[in-house]
Amino acid sequence: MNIENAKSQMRKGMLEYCVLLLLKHRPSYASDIIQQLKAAELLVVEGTLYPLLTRLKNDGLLRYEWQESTQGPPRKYYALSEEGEQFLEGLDGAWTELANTINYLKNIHPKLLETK
Amino acid sequence: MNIENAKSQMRKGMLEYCVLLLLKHRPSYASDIIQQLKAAELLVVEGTLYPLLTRLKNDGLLRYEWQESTQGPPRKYYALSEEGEQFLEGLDGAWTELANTINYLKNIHPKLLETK
DNA sequence: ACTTGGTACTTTGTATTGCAAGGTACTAAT
DNA sequence: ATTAGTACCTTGCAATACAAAGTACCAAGT
Repeated sequence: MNIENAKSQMRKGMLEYCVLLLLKHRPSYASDIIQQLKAAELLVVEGTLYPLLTRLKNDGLLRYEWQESTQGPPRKYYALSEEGEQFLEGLDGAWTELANTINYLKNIHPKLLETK
Repeated sequence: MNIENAKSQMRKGMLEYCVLLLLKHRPSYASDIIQQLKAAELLVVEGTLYPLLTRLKNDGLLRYEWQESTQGPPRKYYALSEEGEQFLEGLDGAWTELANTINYLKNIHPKLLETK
């Protein structure tokens, strides 16, 4: 068991949330998203992101349009659909709940910890 | 796509962290853990928890001992091992990082949101 | 024209893990 | 003996992160 695997597991599900947050901010294409997430210290690879984007699109949460690039092949710019915005609000709620739960669990035993 | 599935995905990996947090607080047996997590608004079922506990034990992060119960069959009380405590510290770091990332992503576009 | 390098999108196979459902076993009360 | 309550365990399935390999477009150099 290593900590890297645990981190990877933690990212599961969060990635979807993070990508939607980014796209709410600004429509982007895959490689761009990867760069932005890296800037936020969240490492994602292509093999993870492309299937995720396709899934979100098939679920009606995203739409995309091709745009020419001045250098290189055209890019698929993804953006949130109406439904995607609503879904994101649901995820905001889920995130808040989860964060509250963890903070609660972290703080039920402060005295025991301070002795360390 | 429904929000329940998304929530479930968010819990992935977090569960491991939550269980270790609980066990650091106090050694517990499975049904007890489920009750405590329910109190923290995190719903977990047996089919999820038992394999998780077994895995953590096999990885050397937990140990357990049987204890008689005044009512019903004996209980398997799990507690953190030395290694488990170290691992938990690693998870604390991972959680903090992840929470920072999400908060960062949530706050890169406050102006756009306020117009809603 | 052809090759090379850069960028971008896609697919396949594998491992992990949450969960529903069903099963086993011990205890105590009827 | 039977039933109810508690506790532990296993099997099969679905979702998904990731590594790795593949496809395609474009521009610059030869």
